[in-house]
Amino acid sequence: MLKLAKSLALLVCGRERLRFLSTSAAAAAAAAASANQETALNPHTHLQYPLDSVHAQVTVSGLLHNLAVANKLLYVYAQHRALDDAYALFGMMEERDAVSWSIMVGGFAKVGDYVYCLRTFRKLIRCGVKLDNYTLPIVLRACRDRMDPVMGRLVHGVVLKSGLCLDQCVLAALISLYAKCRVKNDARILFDEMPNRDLVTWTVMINAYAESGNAKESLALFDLMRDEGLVPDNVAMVTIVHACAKLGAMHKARLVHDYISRMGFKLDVILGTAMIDMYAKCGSVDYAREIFDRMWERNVISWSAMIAAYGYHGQGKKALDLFPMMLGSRILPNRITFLSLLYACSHAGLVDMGLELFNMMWDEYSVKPDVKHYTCMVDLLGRAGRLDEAMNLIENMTVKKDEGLWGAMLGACRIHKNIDLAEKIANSLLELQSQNAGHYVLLSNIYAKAGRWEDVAKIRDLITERELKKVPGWTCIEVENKIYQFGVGDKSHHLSKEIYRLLRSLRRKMELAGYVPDTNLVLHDVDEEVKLESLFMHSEKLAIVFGLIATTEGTPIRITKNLRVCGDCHTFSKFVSAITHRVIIARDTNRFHHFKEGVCSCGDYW
DNA sequence: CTAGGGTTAG
Repeated sequence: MLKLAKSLALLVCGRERLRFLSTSAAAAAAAAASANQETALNPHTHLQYPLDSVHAQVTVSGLLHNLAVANKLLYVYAQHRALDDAYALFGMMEERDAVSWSIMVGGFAKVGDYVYCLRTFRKLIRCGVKLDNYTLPIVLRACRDRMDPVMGRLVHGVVLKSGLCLDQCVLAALISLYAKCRVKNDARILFDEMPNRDLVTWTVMINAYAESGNAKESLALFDLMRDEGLVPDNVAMVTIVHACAKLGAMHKARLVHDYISRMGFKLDVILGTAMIDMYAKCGSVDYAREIFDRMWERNVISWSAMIAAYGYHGQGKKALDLFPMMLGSRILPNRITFLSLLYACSHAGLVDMGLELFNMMWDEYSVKPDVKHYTCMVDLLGRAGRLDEAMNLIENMTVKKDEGLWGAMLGACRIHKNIDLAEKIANSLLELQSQNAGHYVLLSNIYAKAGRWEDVAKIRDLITERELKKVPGWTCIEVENKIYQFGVGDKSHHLSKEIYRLLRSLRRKMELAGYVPDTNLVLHDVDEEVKLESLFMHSEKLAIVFGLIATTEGTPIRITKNLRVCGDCHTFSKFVSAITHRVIIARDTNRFHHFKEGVCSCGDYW
């Protein structure tokens, strides 16, 4: 290496030698950089000896006058995140072309310095450099990662005015930007107008649908893409696997897995991790674990995904067992790993283990707990009835408190019927201008129980004043490869009559067995009779009963998604599984419940 | 010489 650098300096800048030099200088620089990766990969250290020496030699021999050499060196600095050095070099260059600018813009984007990335782009325009299809994708991506559709649109406008003929890369970047920033229509219009869409463009669009909650459409688009003769690659498969995870449809998951095996896709870290997540979210931790065991390379994300999977399936012990194994394979935990571990503790009721981990994360792994970690702890302590400790934690924390944190505390108060504390908490929530109508309903019920009718009225006024609407709950269920969605009081299903008939008879049986309905979360401004009726129209109950009707004995009833789960439905599920001997696998927003013969594997822990 | 799509948590 040193030899090469020395020989560079010895060479005189003969015109005929320049071409040779530009490539060998580049090669030398690249070799130097890779020889010194430890330093090079740290964005905040300057590149030390080898690369600097190349730079010095190149400067001495006057080679920086050659644009191609300078650009190449610039690129090597940028690639290795040595932006200070790159910037210095950029400033020293006598001549800069579109490539030089592009490298700088890309360099800033690479280290995540979007402010400088965009600033450099603006300067580029002001300097009259002609826009090209290389710089634009970088800038658009920066806008996307900053979730800045306004800037993105601005850039889009500039591009249109420049009259540049956009290629696949720019269009894909634009679509990705609009899709991620929830301007989905614009994304779709661009997509539809594209003359020949390649794999990347399709992948972006498929991902856009999955991300915006329309996983069904995303899978349909995948089939359409294959109809057009495009062959998916690993990245495309990851998005499809991700879509299946979002959908929670086990049947689809199996099909996709089958396709992956048949086509011989390599189970790389990302695809493997996505598959772990997919199986876990489709209700089978065991399949998830199978994938996990088969992967030959695992990163923090893979481990965290597996830990989280055990966590929301209520198998806290198995989740915790993975932690030492992970450390054993020399993978360091991050904040999400700890979040998953704490969730696992919370879902399984492992209070002391949770406390231990919580203390450990900062002391031993320098991972600073944020609100989410605190929320987990509050949930964990709160459910266990240790309200004082939970409150203590809240009062002594230094990070900013948010709605979710108070919500967890309020939930704990509700479980343990601590009305005084609940009122205090609820007021903190109201001060935060909470948009969650559930909190208001809860507070109103607390007042109603205490007979404080004036306060009940006040809360109701507040709900109208702040224009809060209770988001209607809905539930998805998978039956024979199809996903059905039910809303509250849904009567649109063709088996509706039967569903309601069976529901009525189940309710009678439950009441005979001594069931007392839990109307706690229904607003107290309607009379008792109406409240009961509305309770028996909850989407979860409709979905489960539909599952009973539409599937055969032996197949599990799969609730793939459930928004705004209520405790009474939990009781209902247990009852149904007890008298029908059917397994109900239910997924609410962040946990699974396997009801078997009336027992719930997540414990009766909520 | 420089460019677009992918995994955990919320």
